[in-house]
Amino acid sequence: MSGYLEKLNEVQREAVLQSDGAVMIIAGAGSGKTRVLTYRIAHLIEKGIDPFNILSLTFTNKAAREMKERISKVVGDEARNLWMGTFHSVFAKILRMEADKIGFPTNFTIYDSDDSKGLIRDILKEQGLDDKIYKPSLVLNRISSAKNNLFNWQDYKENTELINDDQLSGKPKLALLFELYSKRCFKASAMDFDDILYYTWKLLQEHPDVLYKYQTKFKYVMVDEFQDTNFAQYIIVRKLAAQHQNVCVVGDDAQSIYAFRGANIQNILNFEKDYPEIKTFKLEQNYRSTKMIVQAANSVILNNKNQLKKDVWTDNHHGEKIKVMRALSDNEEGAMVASSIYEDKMNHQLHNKDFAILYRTNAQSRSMEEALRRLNIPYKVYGGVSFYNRKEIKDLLAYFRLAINPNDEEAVKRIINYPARGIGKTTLDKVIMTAATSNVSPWQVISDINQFGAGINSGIRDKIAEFATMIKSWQIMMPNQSAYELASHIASACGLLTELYADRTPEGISHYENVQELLNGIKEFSDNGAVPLEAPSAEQDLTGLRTLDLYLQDIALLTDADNDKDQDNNKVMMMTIHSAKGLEFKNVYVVGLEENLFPSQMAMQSRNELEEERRLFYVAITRAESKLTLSYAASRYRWGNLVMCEPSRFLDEIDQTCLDIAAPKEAKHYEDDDTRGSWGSGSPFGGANRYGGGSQSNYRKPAAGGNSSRPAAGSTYGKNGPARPAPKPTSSPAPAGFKKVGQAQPKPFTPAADFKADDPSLIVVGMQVEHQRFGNGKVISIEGRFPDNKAIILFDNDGQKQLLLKFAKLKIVN
DNA sequence: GGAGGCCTCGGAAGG
DNA sequence: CGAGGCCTCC
Repeated sequence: MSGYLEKLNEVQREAVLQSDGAVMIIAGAGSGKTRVLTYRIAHLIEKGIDPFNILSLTFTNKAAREMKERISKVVGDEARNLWMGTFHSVFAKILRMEADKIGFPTNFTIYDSDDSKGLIRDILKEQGLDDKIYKPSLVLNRISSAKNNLFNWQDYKENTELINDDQLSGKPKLALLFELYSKRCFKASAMDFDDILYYTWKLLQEHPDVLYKYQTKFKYVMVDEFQDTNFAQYIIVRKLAAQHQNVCVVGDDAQSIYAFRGANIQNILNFEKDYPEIKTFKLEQNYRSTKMIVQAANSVILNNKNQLKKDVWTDNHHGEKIKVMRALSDNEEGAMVASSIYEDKMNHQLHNKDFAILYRTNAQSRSMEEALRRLNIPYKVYGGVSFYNRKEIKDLLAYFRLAINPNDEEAVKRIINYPARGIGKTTLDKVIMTAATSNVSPWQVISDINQFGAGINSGIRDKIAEFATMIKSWQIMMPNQSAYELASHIASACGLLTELYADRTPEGISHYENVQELLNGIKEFSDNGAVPLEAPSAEQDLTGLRTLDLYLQDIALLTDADNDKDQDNNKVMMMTIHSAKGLEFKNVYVVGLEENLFPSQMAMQSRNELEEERRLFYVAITRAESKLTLSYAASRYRWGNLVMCEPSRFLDEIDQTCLDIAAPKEAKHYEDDDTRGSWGSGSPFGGANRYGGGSQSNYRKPAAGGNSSRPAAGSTYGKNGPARPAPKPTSSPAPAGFKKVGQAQPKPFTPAADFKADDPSLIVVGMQVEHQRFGNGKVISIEGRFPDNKAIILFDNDGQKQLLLKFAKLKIVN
């Protein structure tokens, strides 16, 4: 591993070699941050530090995994012993080991935000509170902010500022809800995501022996993406590092885009105060982008008042100017982006994966997808419904959860009557009420239903008893069966597989297949004994069984990004700017640069929020290596209404010498637009049509000062302004002229396959079509609406099939 | 207990 | 517009 120091520039090298004491690395976009972190850890290990004594915290599993891989490449197998993972996974690991000290069982459940909201809904009902005033998401936000500032429900109740705040906002019961919620979670042996942080802090705070143990263990502590930490995370890091004081944080204030969920940039400033001896390194040389792109990014971020001084520069090529494209509509914007990608691919021998389309909101992907499909350009949309968020997956996981921790109330509610077994809503309500009045968990009522009675007639009591027996039998099997054996047994025994198999619609089949996919993943886990990412642990050394409870612990903190099974990665990448953070692409399109969209309408309330949007734009720009294109539309559909848009202020903020605005092709569109004066009133982009203007008057300032101050996320906003005019153009908003460009393109771009599917939207009833597997057939009927429409097709050999058009890959024969 | 109609509301997203 | 929660009706 020698020689790696030569791969670093001077500042990078200094940052790597400064292994002791408090270190802060401010890493500009594309400045080789990961390389520095990797070599820094490698350097520690080379110096003789035991990997078991190094803790490295990240925000995503993906980041942790990649870092660990890269370190392995430098230091080899030793990297396995690093404590490296997300805050939540590392802390959950510690909490399970020390669970008894805070009164939880080792097998506590981790509630996801759906579980949390479900519980809040129940509590609201029980308290007879209006869920329009106490919106579950708002209540949860409030509780979450409190915990992220290390307030438990008692602290909350005693804090006059918080209580007054709630009184004034007409929600005096929030403190009570916090209390009930916390107690219910505890009774269910469940923690939500914020509890993982809160209880870790509490554990370290109230148990000096435990604190001492981990302080001694973690001789070196590192935190990536430090600008994204919240108060609780910051305090825990400081506590853990208090003994050795070797703490290194890496971040970039210019890329802080998660303040809306509690991240606190102030942590960077506090850090300098807390560690007066701190050594700060600024990585300012950008290795990623052209001079043009770096210059543009710098000019944008200059508009922010709150930032650390930084001078990002690059030795890279000058590069081309940043192209700005204007479209009349969102559909046209998609078409322009798609054909621009098409041309670049042809002219510069680029691959699909060299392109990324970045947007502010997920909803913007639709027009892009349609346009790319039209040109047969393969793409992949990141985000959307995660695998683990699918109903059928959550249902099965709920059964697993119950087998591990039957007190898990949310899991009980989810599946006690799914598949149907005659235990209805009324019965469930009675069970939950009885549990509440007897101060036990619903499971305790269920498992002893004959004693509790709960006003339930004996027929249904038998059914409940049967359910309880089933769960108990799994508990007994748990330690003696592999995760896969037990999981597949449960999937059959609970009736879920039968239920799903019975549904032969395309959706039903995909539900069934998803469950099978989950079981496959569990098989893999059982067979390979996948090593937990975050830390070396006792279990992995046991040659014994990989049981289901271990599996569930492993996946409780995983997300969709960690379950990407798609092997074909040569596709145009489409994602929100948030999820693009940390990634880089040769050619980047940032679309939808319009006021009220980007910057978001909801961010216009305060300078802080606007500055966060601007940082988001900065992140978007700095994803590009060689070519950047920005686009906006003059109108777009939003929630079913056509709204007029004006160009984003961000376009004005970029150093205009970097921009290439008036492409000849667009000139025509400008003319077109001028002829459509009827769309707007007066000026082409008159403010009259801006959606959601109006009433922002009840924006409430966050409470001032103290740890208790929270981001404005918890504030109430007015509903949308006055009813918005929805001027419908008489014809399709996409000018016909442009469509021709798209249609004139040949369609040769399905890579290396003889079989070329046609655009599914072209398929109509009566057509002869060809399917790769089923052969020739005739379209009998089409139902549903694009893109979720299904066709019934009578195949010559295989008979009648119902196919979802977007998946079916049909070729039109005539 | 399930299907279907009504109402509401909408942002970005890590664990 | 469309997803999700809730209510009603069978």
